Amino acid sequence: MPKEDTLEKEPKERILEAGALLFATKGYAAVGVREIAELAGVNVAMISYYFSGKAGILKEIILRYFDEVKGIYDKVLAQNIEPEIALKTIVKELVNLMKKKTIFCKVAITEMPFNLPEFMEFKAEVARRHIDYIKQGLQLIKLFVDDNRYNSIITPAAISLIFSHFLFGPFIQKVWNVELDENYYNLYSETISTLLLEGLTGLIKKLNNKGETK
Amino acid sequence: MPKEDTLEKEPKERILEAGALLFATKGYAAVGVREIAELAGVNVAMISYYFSGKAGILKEIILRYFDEVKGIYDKVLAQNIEPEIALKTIVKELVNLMKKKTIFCKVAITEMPFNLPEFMEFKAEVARRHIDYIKQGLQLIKLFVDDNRYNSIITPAAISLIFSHFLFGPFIQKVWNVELDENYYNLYSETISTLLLEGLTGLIKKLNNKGETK
DNA sequence: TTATTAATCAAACGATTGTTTAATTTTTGA
DNA sequence: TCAAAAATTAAACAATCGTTTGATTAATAA
Repeated sequence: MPKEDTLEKEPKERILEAGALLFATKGYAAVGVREIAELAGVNVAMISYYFSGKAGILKEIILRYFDEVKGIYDKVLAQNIEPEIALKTIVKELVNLMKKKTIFCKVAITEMPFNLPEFMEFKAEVARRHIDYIKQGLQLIKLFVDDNRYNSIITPAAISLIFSHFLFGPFIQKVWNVELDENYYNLYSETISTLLLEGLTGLIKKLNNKGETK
Repeated sequence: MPKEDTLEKEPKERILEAGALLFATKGYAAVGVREIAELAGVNVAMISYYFSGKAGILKEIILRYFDEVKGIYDKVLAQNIEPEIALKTIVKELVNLMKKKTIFCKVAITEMPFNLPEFMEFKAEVARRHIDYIKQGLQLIKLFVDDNRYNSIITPAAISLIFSHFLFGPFIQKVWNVELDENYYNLYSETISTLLLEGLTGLIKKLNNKGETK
């Protein structure tokens, strides 16, 4: 019987999913390897066997997430479409990604135990990559402000804006009691796109006016 | 000799500050009580003595932060000033608060170990309070969209936007190499205000147009 | 079929977790 | 000055931490 026929996924994948779920809800440091193993239905030793330790699970999650993000940027920016539509498309694709793999994305974005020395350079590399995508994107869609200080403000602002719904997590449901169906996420990506687009164009207009009157 | 004369602060306050610093850099779950005690220069038992446990430190931090935020909202909204200026003022005051008490704010905003049962209701209460302020604020400054679904998108978006700089933490310095002086934070609150204001007015305008043409 | 490799397991490793205890010192107020 | 209260301490608590070991089972290939 080939493994593809079994309903259950491979142990390695089950560990990864269990880890993601637990990291997302309790935070990386608060989760024990035994808890992960139990949820994944495997022996504790399997974690070290497949991921060479607890930290390996998180690394894998982050790497996979950034691969997906890179795919989105590459795809949209290769089309060379109108700035506004490109931005909207990127936001929509990112939201789709998060909707489809909420837990993985949440962990990859929020869980970064930078205190662990081994994670320091790993995180720096991965963060720079992500930010480079954003920079490329904003440049291509002509919403790029060529100023290091502004970029250090705008880029985190844009990321936070796009991911705000997922940063708040289960709160959203609990506080506003909205139904998180497909319509909702369409409305979400529409609204966030508008906020970001109007905000950025407004900011750039203001900066240009300032430059003229000076 | 009265205690006010001693240069060192009270042990309780030292514990609180050490806890905040460590929570901010390593995350709540990753910090041990012995590490906090050592940094604070007190015995481990003092933590349970003053805060009845590690969680008590975090609770105190969060409570103090929300008191400050409440103070800002109450002060600004009582003035009954122009919507745009009110928004700008609130953003500026919030940024000032974060600049002045960066570590406390970061911990209060990001560290919420909701998995701990004892924190569940505490967090719910505190979150609702914060969101109520924002709602009041947006209503008063006429940038409020009276739709539950939109609110569940806009409110987290606004909060994420305002706090984006601190959500990214030490990254900002490392990636963009900017100097985080007073000028920088002025530029930050100016830029975030503009993004938020232009984004919200743009969104509302779009919503009104949609309503007309329908 | 058999030798080899991969996968899985229970058990134990030492280290560290948050909290409590009981004794001791310091401060306070009468 | 002296008893009561508050503050602080070292030590020990049981529980859990992530990882490793060595044996056992399953899969693979010759």
